[in-house]
This record gives sequence, structure tokens and C-alpha cells, in this order.
Amino acid sequence: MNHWLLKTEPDTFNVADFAGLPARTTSWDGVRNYQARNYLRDSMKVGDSAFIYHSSCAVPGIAGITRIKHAGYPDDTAFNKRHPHYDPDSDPANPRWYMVDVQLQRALKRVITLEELRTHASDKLSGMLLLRAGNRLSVTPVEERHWRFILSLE
DNA sequence: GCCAACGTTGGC
DNA sequence: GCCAACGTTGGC
Repeated sequence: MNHWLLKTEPDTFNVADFAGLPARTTSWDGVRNYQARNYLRDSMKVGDSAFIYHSSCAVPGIAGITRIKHAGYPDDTAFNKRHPHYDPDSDPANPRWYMVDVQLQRALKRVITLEELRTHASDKLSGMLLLRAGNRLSVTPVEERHWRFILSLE
């Protein structure tokens, strides 16, 4: 099983919002970056786990753990003209964008902040993509050793 | 709100 | 295929 990190802006969707969803499960739609798309489409498998990371907010950090419940399938919000994620160039016969379904396992006992993660950037978390300067990818793989270490901080 | 870093677009 | 212009991300 692989591990991942999914970014979300908590004003739009956050870990607490899972509580109001059937089976605490949602489709992770709206990813509009090719590298992130490739991870969703080609690499994420049912049973993989993913951190939910809150970005563009007062205290950015990892807030919850989800499990992949459905592997990559076409993101149909790209086909809906009235949807904010509409992309006229995504053809239903040859979809450009993909999404997965994720189910919340649990919120973390506390948010493990970006600030705290950075203090480990040169040792235990060396090489972690999230901490790389200028990183903007909203879907990134997380190495097993990084995953375990982050959970040990909780 | 600023701005650096990055991805995408489009003219050539 | 190059690369400048532009739009977006996301920490601060």
C-alpha cells in the first residue's frame, strides 16, 4: 500500500466536512494539474492511505487521514459548464482530468503544522516533496518512512 | 495583499 | 522547440 498527501483549502473543504458526507466519503475532484492527474489516474489504488493537508490558511498542516476507496476515474465536473471546475477541453470520450474517492479514517488528534514539519526537513523528513521549495503539487506521494515519522509526531 | 515559484499557453 | 507572458499557488 502506498501513501499520499492531498492538499485542500479548508475554506473550500476540510477534514471536519467529511462528517457530513455519506460514509464519510467524497470524490476528490477539481485537480487540474497534469502531474497530479497522473498520480490520481495511474498510481493511486484502493486501500492506499492519504494525509489531508490544509493549505492557504492561518495554520497550514496535516489534519487527517483518509483511505482510497475508488481508484482513478474521470472527473465529470470538467464536463459541466456550470461547474467551477469546468474545462471545455476535456472531452468525455477522452477525459483529461481524473479523480478518486477517499474516505476519512480519522482526524489527527492535532494538526501537524507545516512549521513543525519543516523543523525535520533536513533529517527525518529529508526529501519530502511537500517541503521542497516552491512545491505546488496538490497530490504527492509520501514515502513510508516519512508517513511513519509524521504519525509518530502526533 | 505581496510576491516568488511554478505550470501553461501561444506566437514565432 | 523556444521562451516570454500570463495565471495560479500558497506561505508569509
